[in-house]
Formats: sequence, C-alpha cells, structure tokens
Amino acid sequence: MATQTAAERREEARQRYNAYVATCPSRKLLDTLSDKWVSLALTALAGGPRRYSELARTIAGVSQKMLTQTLRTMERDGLVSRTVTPSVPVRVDYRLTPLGEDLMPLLEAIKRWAEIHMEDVEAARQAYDRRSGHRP
Amino acid sequence: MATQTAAERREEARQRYNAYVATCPSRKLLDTLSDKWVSLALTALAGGPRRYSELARTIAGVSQKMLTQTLRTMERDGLVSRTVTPSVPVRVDYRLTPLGEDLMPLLEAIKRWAEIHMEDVEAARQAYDRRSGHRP
DNA sequence: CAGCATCCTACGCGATACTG
DNA sequence: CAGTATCGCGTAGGATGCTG
Repeated sequence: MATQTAAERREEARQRYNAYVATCPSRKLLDTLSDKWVSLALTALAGGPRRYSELARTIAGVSQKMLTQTLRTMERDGLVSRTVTPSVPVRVDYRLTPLGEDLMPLLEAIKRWAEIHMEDVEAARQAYDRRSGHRP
Repeated sequence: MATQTAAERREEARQRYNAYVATCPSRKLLDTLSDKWVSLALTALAGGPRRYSELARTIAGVSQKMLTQTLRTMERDGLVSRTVTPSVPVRVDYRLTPLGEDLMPLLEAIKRWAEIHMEDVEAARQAYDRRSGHRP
C-alpha cells in the first residue's frame, strides 16, 4: 500500500490546484487564453465567420485534432458558435459570439503590450544569457 | 528510413510553430503569461518584494521546482530582479522590475474581464454539457 | 534557507486511419 | 468536408535527496 502514497499525494496536489482554479476566474481565463491555439482562432475569426477548412488553412501549423479540440472548447465556453449547413458535402461555419467578440479588445491589449515591450524582454534575455553563459 | 519520416514531419511542424512564435511578440507574451505560475508570482510580488520562502507559502500549491523555474524565467525575461543577501542562512528577495510592474495593469485587465464574464462562460459550459450530455 | 540534480510518471498532442 | 477513434512519443512537472 506504500505505492498508494505517491498517487495520493498527486491527487492531493492536483486537487489543491483544481480547487484554486475552480474559485479563481482569472486563472480560468488565463488557462483558456493560454491555450496555444485559442488566441489564434479568435484572431482568425475576428474578421468574420470562417469555415473549418478556412481556419485550418489560416492557422497553418495546427493539427486537425487540435483545431477541432480548440473549437469545441471555445464553443463550449460560449466564445464561438458553430453552424452546420447540411449540404453535400457538409459545410460548417464558425463565428464569434458576442462574448467572443467582447474578448477581442483584451486580446488586442495583450498584443499591444507585447509589441511595445517584448523587445525589452528580448534584450533582458540576451543580457541574462550572456551573464550566466560563461560558467556552465 | 521510413522511421525518419515521422520524426522529420515532427521537426517540420515544430519548426513551423517555432518560426511563428519567434516572429510573433504576442504569442511569446501569451506563452509567458499562460505559464501556470507566472501570473500568480506576479500578483504575489505586486505588493512589494518577497523572499523565496514567502512566495512559496503565498502561492500555496506550487512545487519548489516550479517556483524556482518560474522565478528564473521571469528573471531572465526582466520581469523580476533577484537579490541575494549573503547572510547565514542566505536570504533571497525577489521584486518586480519596472517592466514587471508595467505588466500588472494588463494582468489586472485580464482579471477584470474574467470577473465580469466568467460566469457567462460557466453558464455556456453548463448549457453545452446539458445539450450534448444525453447522447454519449 | 534557497536551490540544483535525478528520476519517473501522466498527459498533451501529432500522426494515422476510418466515418457520414 | 468535417470530423471521431486510436496509438505512441515527448515532455512538463511532482517527488525526493543533496549542497553552500
């Protein structure tokens, strides 16, 4: 039963984190935004509704699995809506919901901060690497 | 050589993504912020300088490995500065740099959006789950 | 006290193949 | 076309034990 201890500790830690996340809206939001592809999908959809295949092409580099998964999550979160046109072959369009559109200004604020300050970050990184680089 | 193909494809995809990330400041910023603990550390440091052990206690739930790793990354990115007081035992303080402080309003904007809208997201989730719940 | 090195497991995600 | 199901690797990250 000693083997359980490790598992138990894991569970405990996970639950602590989950409990935290559950009560903290900003962490949940960050968890969402932080998802590699969510922000890209949002940006891609900002210009208007897009078909699945359009998104796949626009967000070049995303796997089909992740694209679907991302869109599903976003749909579940009420950020995008999914419309199926039962033609042959099927056509599926995604568009931002009002909630999703409401998120865009925030995303742009992030983008703006990044564009202004990321070169400072870059410089800091290089300085740091130079400093600690010579004693490995 | 057929075995290489998979690896090559992986490399290619990874490089596509990396190439993208490398050129896109906002993605880099999101990658940073999205880190589970960065935002928590920033928040913890917003109130002023903190010792390592204080941070460990404040951000309850973080492992020592992740705390150190997070602080290192943030230091490298120029968001926090690290001051060692060579007493016995050692004392290490972390504090926000101007750059780090400059990030706080953005973080607060995120928090604010979350507090306003996350209940909508929550509601959307429950509605979604109710809808798709009965046909597994 | 503040951290680094090691080990090991769970899970994210890409690749692949199959459906309506 | 727009997905779902399955497999397998890579790695993030927690646990543990050692240093100055």
